[in-house]
Amino acid sequence: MSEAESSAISLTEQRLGKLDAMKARGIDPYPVRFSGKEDIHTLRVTHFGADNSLTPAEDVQPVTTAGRVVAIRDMGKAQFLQIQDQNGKIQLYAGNKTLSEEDYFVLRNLDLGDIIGIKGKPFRTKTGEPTIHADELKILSKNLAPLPVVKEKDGETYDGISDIELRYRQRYIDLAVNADARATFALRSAILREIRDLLHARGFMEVETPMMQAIASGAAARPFTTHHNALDIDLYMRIAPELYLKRLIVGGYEKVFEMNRNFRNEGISTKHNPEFTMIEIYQAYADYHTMMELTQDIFETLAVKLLGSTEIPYGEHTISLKKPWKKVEYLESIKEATGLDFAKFLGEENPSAAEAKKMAASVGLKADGLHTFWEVVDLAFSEKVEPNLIQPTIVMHYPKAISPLAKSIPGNPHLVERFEPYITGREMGNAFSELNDPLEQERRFNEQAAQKESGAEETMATDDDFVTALKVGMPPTGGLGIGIDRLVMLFANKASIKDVILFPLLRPNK
RNA sequence: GAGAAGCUAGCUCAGUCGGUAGAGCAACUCCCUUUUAAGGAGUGGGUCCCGGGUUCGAUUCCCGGGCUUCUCACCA
Repeated sequence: MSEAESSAISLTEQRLGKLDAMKARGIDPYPVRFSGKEDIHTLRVTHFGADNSLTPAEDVQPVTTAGRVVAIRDMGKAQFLQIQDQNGKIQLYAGNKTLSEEDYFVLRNLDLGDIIGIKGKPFRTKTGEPTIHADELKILSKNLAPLPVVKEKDGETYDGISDIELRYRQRYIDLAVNADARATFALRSAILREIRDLLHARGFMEVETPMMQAIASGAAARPFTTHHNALDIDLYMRIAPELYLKRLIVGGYEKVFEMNRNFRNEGISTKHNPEFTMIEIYQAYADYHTMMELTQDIFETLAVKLLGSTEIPYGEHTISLKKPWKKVEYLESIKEATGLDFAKFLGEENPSAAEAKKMAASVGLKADGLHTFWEVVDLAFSEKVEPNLIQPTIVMHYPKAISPLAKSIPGNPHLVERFEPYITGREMGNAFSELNDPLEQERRFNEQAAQKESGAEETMATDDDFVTALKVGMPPTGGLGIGIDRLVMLFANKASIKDVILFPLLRPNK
C-alpha cells in the first residue's frame, strides 16, 4: 500500500486491504482449524523452567502453539512478535530465512490483534528472552477492529484502556488487553468451584429452583415482572430462592444449596447490579450456629486455597479471615456506637416510629422517609455501625419484626436466631435458624402485610403454598445466604461490583 | 430518582480567553535479521458525543438531549 493510499482510509479499511491481499494469494484468513496447540505457559515451564532457569538444547523438538499477536517489533526482514493465549505470553522470532514464501507474506501483513498459529524451536535470544523461532506461521483469524495497544516495562503498563465503554460494554476488549481482568474472572470461577467443592465434600446437593415465580417472596425487594404468553400470566423474576429451597427440606433432602442469579428491580451502584449471584445453603437438623461455622469455613478456605493466606489485602486494609470471627449483638452494637438503647422497646406491641425518629435525630440521623420503628433502628445500624465493620464480624440476634423467616430465640420472643456477616463495612450474607412453625409463619406474613398497609416501602410477600409446605413439616433447619459478587470483590480486591461481573447491566447505547 | 464531573485521532490524554485542533503509542512508506515501552527518517488520520440557540464565525459560550463515572436515595 502506498502512503497516498493509506492516507484517507480507516484502520479497519487498511486491514480489509491486507485481508484481501491474503485471499488473493490463496491464503484463508479464517481457516477452519489449527491442530496441536500447546499451552504457552506450559511450554514456557517445560522449555525454560518455572523459574526461567533452563535453556533449550540446540536439537530440541519444535513446539506448536497459537495466540493473539500483542506486540510486533519489526527488524527488517525479521520480526519479533509476542503472542498471548489464555494463560501466558511468549516472544516469537520469525524471518524470511526460515519461513516459507507464503508464511513470510503472512508475517509481513500481520497486525496487532491477529491470531496466529506457529511451529518452531524454543531458544533464548542474546538478551536471554525465552523465544520461539517460528519456522511456520499461519494466520488463524485476521483482526479488523484494532485493539488498544498496551505496552509494559518492569510491570508498569503504558497506555492501556480505561474507557468504561470499552471495559464494561465491550468486555472482550478488556479481557483481550488487560491481564488483570482475565485474572479477576478466573479467580471468580475458582471461587465458585471451591465453594461447590467444599459443600459437595460435606454432602450438600446442588439444586435449581424457579427463577420465574408467580409470587416473589423470600426477601423484601421490588421484583422484575415478566409475562408468559401461553398461560397468559404475569410472573416475577425471583428475588430469592429461599422459600423453594425450604420446600426441598420439607420434601426430605437434608443438605441443599443453590448458587445462581437473583433479580431485584432497584438502583445500580458500585455494590449493586440488578441481577446478582447468591448462594443459599440449607441444612436440616442444624441451626444458625452451624451456619456461623460454615460461613467462616467458606471464607477461610477460599482465602487459604486461592490466595494462600487468611490475611488478604483489600484496598488499604488487611482483612484477617481466620476464624473465629468477632461476634456482636445487633442492638448492643447500635447502643455502643450511638448510646441509643432500642432494646427496651422489644416488648412493645407496636412501638412508634416517631419515637425512634426522635432518638435517631438525637445522634444526627434523618429518618424522614421511614415508616416503622424497626426501619429507623436499622437505619441507625447501617449508618453508625455497618461502615466500621471492616474486619469480619458476625452481627447476631435481630429483632423479630424485621426477620419474618427466622426463629425466635427460646426464652426471648422478640429477638431471632439470625446473623449477618460483615466484612469491609459490607453485608456479605444473611443466615438464621429457619422458622418451621407454619402457624407462626402465617402470623409473620400477616404482620408483613400489615406493615405494608401502614406504609412500609418493602415487605415480604405472603406465600400460602409455602405455609402449606411447613404444615407438612420441616425439621429444624439452618439456612445461609452469601452474596457471591461481594465475596468476589473482597477476594479480588475490587471496589466496584462491575469489575467482578463479566457483563454488568448498562443502559444500551444507540 | 437527585447532585457533581467527564465525553477531542484506534488507545491514553493535551488544547482552543469564539477564528474548524495537537502529543505519545497504534497505522502507512522507507532503513535495519537477537529486539523487547526496540531504534532511525518520513506520511496520513478528527461530524472535538448529539440537536438547537447566540454570533460574521461554535469543538469552545447558552439551552436541551445522550452515555458514563462518583456521591446520595433504594437495596444485597
